[in-house]
Amino acid sequence: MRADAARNRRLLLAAAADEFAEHGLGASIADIAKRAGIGKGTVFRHFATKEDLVAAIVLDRIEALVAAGDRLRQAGDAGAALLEFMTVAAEQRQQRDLTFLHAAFDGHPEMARMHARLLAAIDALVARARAHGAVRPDVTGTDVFLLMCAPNHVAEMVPDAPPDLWRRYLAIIFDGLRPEGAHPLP
Amino acid sequence: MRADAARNRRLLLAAAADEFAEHGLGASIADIAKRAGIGKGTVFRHFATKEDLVAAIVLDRIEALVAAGDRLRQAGDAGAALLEFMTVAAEQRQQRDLTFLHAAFDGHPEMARMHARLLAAIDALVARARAHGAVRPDVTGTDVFLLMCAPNHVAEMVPDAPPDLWRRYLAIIFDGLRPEGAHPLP
DNA sequence: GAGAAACCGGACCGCCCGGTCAACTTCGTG
DNA sequence: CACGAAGTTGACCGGGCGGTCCGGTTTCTC
Repeated sequence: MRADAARNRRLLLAAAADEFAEHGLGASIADIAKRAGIGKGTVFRHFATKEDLVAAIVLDRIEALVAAGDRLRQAGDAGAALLEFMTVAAEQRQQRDLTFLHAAFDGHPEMARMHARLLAAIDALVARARAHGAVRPDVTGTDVFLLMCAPNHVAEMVPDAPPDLWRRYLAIIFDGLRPEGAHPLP
Repeated sequence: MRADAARNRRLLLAAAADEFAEHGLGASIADIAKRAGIGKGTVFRHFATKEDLVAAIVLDRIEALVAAGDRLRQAGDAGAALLEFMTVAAEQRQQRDLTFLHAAFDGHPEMARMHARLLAAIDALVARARAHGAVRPDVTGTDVFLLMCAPNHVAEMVPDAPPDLWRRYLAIIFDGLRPEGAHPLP
């Protein structure tokens, strides 16, 4: 890859992430190109279709989460490690909310593979926390995978929220995961 | 209002709700009109703009929730009443997920008024539950207002989920609201 | 430094969207 | 039953979208 092409690719991915975060999936390629300071045709040279562009962004983000999960697996306190993982995920999402992108094109083959890797990382974290009695025995990795998205989603619904409102709801949800006072699940 | 106009209005609202639930906010007026069995022009006779159509649908749904809240306020067990309210809200959303509509045009004046009424109804429910020690003391009506949307949102992320998966996450979240084993909130 | 290959840009295409309008149909009243 | 008002319709408009394409430019290699 030529040097200018590599530079433009970086600019493009960053601009696209910003634009998607601001305007949702409806952000137009033309606006993304303008923001990156490149022509519209260049966008389609790097990514044949809008879907491919989205996939590239999402893949990067999931990869970062997998890396955090792998790192946290060696932490001392199993319960604290799980909470820390959910915090990292929420912080990533708080910075730029791109969750709707994850859901938009879940047919993409590479994305399915990456999702599986993420789920495996979370499973390991949860299994260890469960073994240490840090979370209730009936909670699964899938539960955490799903619930880790909820605090931001909830906090985003209030218009002029303080930027760390999600911490409040992460705390409530994590309390629901704890073994103390847990009621049986349906 | 003439009889045929009233009939078409009902057909239109039902068709629009279905179409939005299936295709998101991007559902086209033309498709909605076709589904309702009426012409496109007729849609704009009843609602001057797409936004007005959305608002009419959302208003109906919130009103139903407010009614449920008022009814439950006289129930025997305060804690069970709150859980029941959250269950009703989740069931409504499970049938047709239109939450994105609530968020889409929150500038609408009537919608703001209706949101306030809903929040008041929830506040009353939560205050009573708190007084009975059924929920932790630091939980507010706003918390419940925000969290009641989470179980469905979470359950929808898994593609081939059983239709009542949300009950699992409602149970977990409600456990997080209980006073037993609650950790202090940030 | 020169030629080839890779890259860039923006005019262009076909499509679909929300919204308008004027001709036509239906309703309900006296 | 007749007539005006209310309602309906689908062709039509301007605009924005994703994606294409080719003439001109930049970068790399020898």
